[in-house]
Amino acid sequence: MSDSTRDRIINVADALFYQKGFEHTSFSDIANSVGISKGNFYHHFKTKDEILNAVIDFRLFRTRELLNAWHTSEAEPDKRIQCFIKILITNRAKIKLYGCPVGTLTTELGKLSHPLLVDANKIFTLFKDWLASQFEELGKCKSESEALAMQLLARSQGSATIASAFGDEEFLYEEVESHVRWLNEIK
Amino acid sequence: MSDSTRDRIINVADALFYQKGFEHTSFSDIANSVGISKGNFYHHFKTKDEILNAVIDFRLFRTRELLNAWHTSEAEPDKRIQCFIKILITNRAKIKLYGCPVGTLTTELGKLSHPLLVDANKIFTLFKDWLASQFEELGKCKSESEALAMQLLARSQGSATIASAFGDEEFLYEEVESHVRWLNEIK
DNA sequence: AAGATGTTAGGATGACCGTCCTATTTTGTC
DNA sequence: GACAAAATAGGACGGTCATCCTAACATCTT
Repeated sequence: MSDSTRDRIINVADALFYQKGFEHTSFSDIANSVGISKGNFYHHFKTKDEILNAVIDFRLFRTRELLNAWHTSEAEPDKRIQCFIKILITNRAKIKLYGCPVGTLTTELGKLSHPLLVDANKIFTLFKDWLASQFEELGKCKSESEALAMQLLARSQGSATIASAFGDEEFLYEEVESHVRWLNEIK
Repeated sequence: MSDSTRDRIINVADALFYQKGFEHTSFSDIANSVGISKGNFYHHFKTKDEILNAVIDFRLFRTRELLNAWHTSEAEPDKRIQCFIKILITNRAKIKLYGCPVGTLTTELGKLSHPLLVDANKIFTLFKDWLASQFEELGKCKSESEALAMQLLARSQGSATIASAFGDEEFLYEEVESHVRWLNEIK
């Protein structure tokens, strides 16, 4: 991502939406954090939904890149699934503070009945479909692969929520161990 | 709970905080929904934090009642744990729409850096300690019981979040089945 | 019945927010 | 270098919100 003003806005908004939530983040918050005026901000994004839309697109892009990276760095599907499981550890510090960026955004947009909820959910679907395809490569049938992908998504979500609620980073390590054991049992 | 104005306010606020989130619910929202004036509302609760505090206390009270009910209706600790597991089914319709009331509130208050986050987390602790004591009755040592309680909390949280994100009520049934199987394996 | 206390209504206030507008500066093009 | 286009600044606007105030009404006590 370049350092154009537009991209800097998206980067800052991405972080603030994660840390403070979408509704609790104001235009001024973002503009101040980027170091630009409100007028300049408005030149790039006319409405709050526009910036939210850009952030979601950015997250979708980053997620695809992440999945591609795992796909090329790991040859075996179970190793790839382990990459997913271990993001809880990679991002443990932020998860402890702010929970899972995907889960917390979709939950908030759901309560706001926000029209862009549909798009935010695409990030979940991206992970789900990718996980399902890995389980298929492991030899599972299509329907079971779907179910296993949903299960693993749910487990990761729960680990993040509870680690955040109890401010317990260590819990994430225990959960990752448990998820890896689960993976080894079913494969 | 009686039908005094104060109690009616708490009931409505409880529901609205769950459905729309704390920040997205205004004084007017609550007053209108109860059918009283803003001035009347103010007579009972001076600040938004005061009503949030009352709602949290109410939820703590209701949670204690729920746990006591399970304690008296079920003689065996594993049956009691099953009661906890099955709230996902009991509340499936609302969970699909709004997620878990405990998890979504603590997540939101966390992002707001709200001083009452500490109190909201007590609801989680209530469930955790109660679950841990049930696992102890099952014969587990104290530290393992704590760990199992956290695991089960996390699993339930994850199931609720994913069911809500995908609008998938059926998923809750599959998850409850899976959690019950897990319980039977470890006991 | 009368005064005191609790309850309700409805509007005022000041702050903040999303949005919009205008003027100025910078950048790019020929 | 001149001109168009893009970028930036800063403030205006209408709305909503939490909070507060005052007055009217109801209930209770004696």
